[in-house]
Amino acid sequence: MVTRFAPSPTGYLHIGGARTALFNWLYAKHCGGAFLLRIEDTDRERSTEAAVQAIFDGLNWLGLEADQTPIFQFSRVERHREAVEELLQRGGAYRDYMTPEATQAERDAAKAENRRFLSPWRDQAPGHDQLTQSHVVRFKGPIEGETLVDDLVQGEVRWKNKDLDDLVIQRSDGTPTYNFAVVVDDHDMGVTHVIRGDDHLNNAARQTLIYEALGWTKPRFAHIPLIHGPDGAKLSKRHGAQAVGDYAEMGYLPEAMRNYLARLGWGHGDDEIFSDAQAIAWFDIADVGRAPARLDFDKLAHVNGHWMRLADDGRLTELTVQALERKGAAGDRNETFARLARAMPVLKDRAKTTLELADQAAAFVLKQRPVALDEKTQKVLDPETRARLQRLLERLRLFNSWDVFALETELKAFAEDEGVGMSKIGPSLRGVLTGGSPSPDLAKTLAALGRDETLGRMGDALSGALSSDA
RNA sequence: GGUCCCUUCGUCUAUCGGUUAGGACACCAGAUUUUCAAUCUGGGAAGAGGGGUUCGACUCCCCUAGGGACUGCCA
Repeated sequence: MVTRFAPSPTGYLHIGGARTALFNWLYAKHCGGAFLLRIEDTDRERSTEAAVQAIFDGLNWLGLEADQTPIFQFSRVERHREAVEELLQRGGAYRDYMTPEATQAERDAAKAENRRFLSPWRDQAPGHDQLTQSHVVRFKGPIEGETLVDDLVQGEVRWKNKDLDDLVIQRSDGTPTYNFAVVVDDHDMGVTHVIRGDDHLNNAARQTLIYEALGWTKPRFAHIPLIHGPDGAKLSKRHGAQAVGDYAEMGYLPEAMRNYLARLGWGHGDDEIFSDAQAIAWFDIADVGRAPARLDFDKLAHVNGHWMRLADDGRLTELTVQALERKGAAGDRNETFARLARAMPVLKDRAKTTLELADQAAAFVLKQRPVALDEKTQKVLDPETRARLQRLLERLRLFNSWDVFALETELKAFAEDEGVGMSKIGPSLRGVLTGGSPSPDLAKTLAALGRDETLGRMGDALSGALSSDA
């Protein structure tokens, strides 16, 4: 059992392509088969080295590793020519000497008359003077009967053969076209299941005919619906993120991406959050839906939040530092890393992306002393409150168990000793610690900042050395 | 124009002829509360329309409407 992902390197790895790759990967793993990667670079004009790299990078980030060395389609042109020759000999193809202009004219005429495009060379041997002329090779498709594709997702789909034109399989420059190269490569690579976007459903009919003409065993086809943008329209630039690399930068985790993408067009009962192992155990291509799905960033964020809470703190810290660096807000890397690492256990529960983590961190953890206090905080710091915070500061200076639970108990004890509720302490304490920004529960905020920073920030505010928003 | 595909809450989906049509995200309300979140509880929310088939259709068939893909010497 062999599946493959076969993108053309003409741009970044599209989110739709990523899901196609994921489905191929999942199904191969599910069946204990192999997942292969083939770069379809026969269009020399549009294929680029950068795009090839972008595809590799995207797949690596998503964790969808191919089980064999990737194959570059262009490196196989000799084999493709050989196959064209074989088909020619079998009488399943013919050389077409029509000029591009004449071809276009015939195509237009056929379209206008609502009939099949036919080249006069289909049933005509070339004269001696033509043999050296530039020409293409066309597939000689049947005119009668129908072609059936028994698709794993779409079911049985039929075409009347008269509606299927004789497609070019080899260009005048000797290179193979997509529909032919795909058949040859899938056959040679032993691909048993072709899982791809349903924009290829029509091609499946043409490819089926080629398999039959060559006498080769056909793979099973599975055409999965395309992914649409949040507005239901085709995915486009205006939706912002299209490349999987964009999702990495937006702060999503690859495991969350796999989880979310798997749920787009596929489901397993009421299961929403599941591991790779579960996805592999449950995934069946036959359970994939036939309607296109829209991207829902809220749900992606929710799934991502779940996986973030399970993620390793060190890893999240590194990702957050990277996000800060992209914003140019990282400061000294070592110090930033150390501060974030201490705060991470507290921060990770509150964020849905590492980008949010970075924002929260910048909002209070990473602020430099002395922290500027906002108007609201300054207002709340009347003499009585200052005196109380001063007493708290004295008390915390003598307090050594700097963990969330102990701090919480200590704060409550302090409030009790003062004979006031937490509402008399909370706003001002938070204010001097964060400058007024929202932050986690007080004990957590103290723990996240650490002892020295907490005492330092309190001292700064109470010394009265600063009072403006500088 | 032609060929082909699609259509359950706002969104992702479950249902594979008999259910009060289930879950999740989002939304609303309540609980909690020192801020903002998170969390917990509850709530509103769906079978595109019309014909059939059947004792019985979201489920099967047909038509209509609305989306989409393809229609290249691109993939």
